[in-house]
Amino acid sequence: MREVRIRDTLSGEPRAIDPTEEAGIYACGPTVYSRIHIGNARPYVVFSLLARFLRSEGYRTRLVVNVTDVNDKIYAAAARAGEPSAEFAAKMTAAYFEDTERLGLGRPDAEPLATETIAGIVALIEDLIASGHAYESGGDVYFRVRSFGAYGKLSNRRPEDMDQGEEAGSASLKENRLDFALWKAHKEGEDTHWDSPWGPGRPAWHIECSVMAEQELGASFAIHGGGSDLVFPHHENEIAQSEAVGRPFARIWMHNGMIESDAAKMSKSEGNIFQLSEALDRFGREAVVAYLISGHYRQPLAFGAEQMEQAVAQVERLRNFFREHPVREAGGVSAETPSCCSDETPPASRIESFREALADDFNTPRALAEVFGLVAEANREEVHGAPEAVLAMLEILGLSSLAKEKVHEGAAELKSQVVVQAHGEVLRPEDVLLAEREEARAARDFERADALRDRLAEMGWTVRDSADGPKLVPR
RNA sequence: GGCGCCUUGGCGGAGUGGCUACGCAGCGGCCUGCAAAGCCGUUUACACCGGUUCGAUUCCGGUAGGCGCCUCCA
Repeated sequence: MREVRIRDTLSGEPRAIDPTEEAGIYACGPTVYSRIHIGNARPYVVFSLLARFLRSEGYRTRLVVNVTDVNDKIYAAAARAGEPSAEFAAKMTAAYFEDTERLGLGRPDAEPLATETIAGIVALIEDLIASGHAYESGGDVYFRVRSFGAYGKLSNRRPEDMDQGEEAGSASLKENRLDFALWKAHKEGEDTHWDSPWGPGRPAWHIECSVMAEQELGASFAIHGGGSDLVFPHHENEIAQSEAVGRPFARIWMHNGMIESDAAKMSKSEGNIFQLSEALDRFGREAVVAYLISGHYRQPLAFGAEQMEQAVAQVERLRNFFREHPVREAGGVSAETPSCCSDETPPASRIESFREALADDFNTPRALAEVFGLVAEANREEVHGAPEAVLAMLEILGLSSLAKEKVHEGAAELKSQVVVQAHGEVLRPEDVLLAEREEARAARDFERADALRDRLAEMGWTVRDSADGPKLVPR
């Protein structure tokens, strides 16, 4: 187990994850008012892989990613769709599960819903009111920002410095314009609501995370994460809600940068979004994952057709490597070092550098460079244990499927369509064509051989001639 | 206006006080019947101006430009 350091937003410094305690990670998930885009997928991938890495290092790890399924935007979107909001939210939650499932990184250990946390939310608000940090006003409940001296510590801003512009609405129920809502009274047209000590209503935005994090991970936990756009006000307010009543909160704050499209943050309001499901359809899960880890998690990452094509090519290079260098030993996440090799061998030192890069503020591009470094080395000349080592590294990055030949989409169909019997053997049509091409090549009838290769290409196969004979590779 | 981040070769993107990141693309070559894959080579990368230093892309100061948050947002 090595020391894993993460840059903490609050202190601005790298902080080691305490190996003696459970590494509880709470990452803010989506508000489900539409299907998620690539930008929303970044934290999902980053925190899933971080959890995977920590486990492989021997940390006791628990990853929690919430779903916020009650919110103003959900009411609005449901109304537009002409559906009850609860039904709409459930549908969008299912779509979110489905989309992220396709990333092939498994599920978080817990995925709590805001709507199933109402009791805890009400209890926390009651505590806040009892301790003077919150107040009821016209059925709403607000957090009294001035009662919490540390307010602003995460986003490094002082309440008095904050924009003094006037509120949009005239009749505010707040004591102070900086105060934020914990509970909102039921309004006309909001069809999902709960009873509370302050009348019917529903939780405001930030409170659910304070409660879900504590319910799932306890009062103090290792890492609280999310997109950098959540630093203020979301995470700042979470700190206020939890710490005002003396509940210690996250020890490390970890924020990922934004995906940028056309040099601007990808966001639903900008309209420059690219849906995750579409990216998965078009480029495949490996390319999407490879793309998302191609930059350091804290930096913004450019998105575009060219970037995705690069990721596709990158992933194809890894597939080609495994085609030429099949894995012999069973590898796995826990494979520290392939048993075959001493510490000084290239595979072992690559794995070491790879893990060191991830331990150093989860530097995935540096880790990826180690993978490609070993691939290039082993492509040059046979390196004992290289395929196993590459696989072990890719396992941690969620890309181990690259070691297996991708299932050719047309193959199953073709197979069922035509089965050719030859010498009692069952041959696939493409195998027959390939054999015919070999005959043509032997007869130096290259025109015919090339025609057969074209035919195979139409069927979705690339032919690769090698010293061991021709190979069929799915395109 | 406040707070923070960034500016690296055609593109994406790491990193370092003096040593090839890595990937993609281009060009030339090897291999090949031709391809594909792979390999080798290749286009003197660090926004600009000062300073510190034996030496700065890498530290300090400034200039210009870009981005994020300050309102919903991963």
